Amino acid sequence: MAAARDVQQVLRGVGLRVTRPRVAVLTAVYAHPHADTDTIIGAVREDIPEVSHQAVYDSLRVLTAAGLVRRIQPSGSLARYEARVGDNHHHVVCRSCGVVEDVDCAVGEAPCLIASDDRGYTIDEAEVTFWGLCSGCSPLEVSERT
Amino acid sequence: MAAARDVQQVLRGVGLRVTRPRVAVLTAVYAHPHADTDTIIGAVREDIPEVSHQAVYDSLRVLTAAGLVRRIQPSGSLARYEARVGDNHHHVVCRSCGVVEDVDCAVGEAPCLIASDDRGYTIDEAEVTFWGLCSGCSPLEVSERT
DNA sequence: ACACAATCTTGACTGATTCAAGAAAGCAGG
DNA sequence: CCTGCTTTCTTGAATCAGTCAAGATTGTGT
Repeated sequence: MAAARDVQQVLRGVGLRVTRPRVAVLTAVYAHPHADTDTIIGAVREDIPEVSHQAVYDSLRVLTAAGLVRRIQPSGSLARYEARVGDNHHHVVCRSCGVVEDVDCAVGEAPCLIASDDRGYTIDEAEVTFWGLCSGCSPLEVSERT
Repeated sequence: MAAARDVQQVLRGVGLRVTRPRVAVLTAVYAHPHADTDTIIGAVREDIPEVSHQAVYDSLRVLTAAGLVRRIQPSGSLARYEARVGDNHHHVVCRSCGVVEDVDCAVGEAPCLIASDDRGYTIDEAEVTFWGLCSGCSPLEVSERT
């Protein structure tokens, strides 16, 4: 947790100014993978109680643009952020409780970046989301909600 | 385009009442794959000028629940709907113009339903989105926006 | 054709995210 | 270390897709 220094290095490394909100936001994203914006705002406010939500939104946008965090937004959910970038992993989302977890690429390393027919697109990312029920929400037997 | 009859059959087939809005909405989704809700409302109003947006939202929800249409929502975009369901195809989204197109599953038939480690989840769907630039937006050379 | 239940209309509301203007803070040069 | 310019943050309002609710209308089985 002596990461404050590291976080500053990381920010400078991508050419961003080091500000208290940015450090706190990036730290919060590291500490709370898959957290939605509200959770991140809450976490940041434990460090800097009077940050504006605007500063958090702005920091998240900047960090996303810089490639330090990734924004994921499963259908019907709020935007969530994670700091694990560049390793092409994917997500499982529980339809019931909304929890998001990481899963490694099913196919291996890069193959899932390739569509069978790219239709002339220059593809730079493949985003895979598995939908289902987590072990906690999954009933022992498949039953409708009665 | 003599599909009005067929659409009615389809609706009845899944146990839904046949209403003008539903027929129009389903027809619109067939006619405009990947259209957002506003576009669908517009298309429906060519048939029934005075439909409420509420009826369209409601129809879309019901049709989605019945499995007749699929809702897709790429990060940062509005909800879009398509009528091609059950064949496990995926999408390419252009980061520049936002266009969505279908691509067949890169891996084959069902394999992409399987994560390398399912973490105890009961997975029922795998959603794959390829991000990139379409041929129209793709510059001949990779250049930053100056 | 009737009656019940589902569906649609109207209109207000929510809540995440964005916009805008001015104040404050970070960074580079002296 | 201090100055000045630029970026970033604060405050407060606005936007906009989507939802909620109450009452009117329509679809379906009998």
